[in-house]
Amino acid sequence: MQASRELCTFLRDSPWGRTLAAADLDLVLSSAVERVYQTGQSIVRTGAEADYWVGIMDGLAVQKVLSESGEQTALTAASSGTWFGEGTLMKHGRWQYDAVAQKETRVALIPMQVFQWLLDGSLGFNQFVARLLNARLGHFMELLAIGRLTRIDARVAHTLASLFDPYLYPDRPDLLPFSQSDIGLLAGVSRQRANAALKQLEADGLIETRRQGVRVLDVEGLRSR
DNA sequence: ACATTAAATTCGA
DNA sequence: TCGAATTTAATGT
Repeated sequence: MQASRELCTFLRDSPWGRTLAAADLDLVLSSAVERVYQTGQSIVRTGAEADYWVGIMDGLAVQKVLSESGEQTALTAASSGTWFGEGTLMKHGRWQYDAVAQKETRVALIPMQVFQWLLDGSLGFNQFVARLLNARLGHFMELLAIGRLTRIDARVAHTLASLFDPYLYPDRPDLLPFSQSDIGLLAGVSRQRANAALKQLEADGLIETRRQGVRVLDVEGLRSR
């Protein structure tokens, strides 16, 4: 099946796509699949074999883990331009989390064999993946540090700032489309407490809250909380 | 936990 | 197809 025009453009203009040799790019374009998920649908499921590398074309997905008692917590989010799954693919493993669409989300899927082929043969692709892994490592180290902050406002502030990492979220929208309960999930605090923290951060001029969204005005201000 | 308000959906013209 | 009415979801306290 031939990829749609939009999908081709997305792949060709992606930071790694533009480094590829013509033959490799052709392989990517002819093997990539585009898929649309509705709100609440899972793009990947815990325990399933990972056989695709996933890029968000449009929309938003949150990566969640479920505890045995059925409680869930969100690890991180992926918005348009974000690629994920490389770690699991390189291990030939199973997904360790669910990636759930938070709104209608369009994704590009690169088959594992093609991912592997690029990893084996393309320097540019390797450089992209190395940087991505490094950015993610930094991201999770930051999350670990955030988890140890006792002040709830600071936790929420850092969580919001982490969603603004330019490498992990290339096309970060200025309005993060998260409800207050989503932010609670991501920051590991209750919805009520997230509400109070957001009000405080807004009063300090660091963010602007909307229904269903938060606009970040001062990332550095959030980080220095 | 409850009251309020905004958004989404249904229904009647 | 428009807008009022009703339901549902997010927010504020």
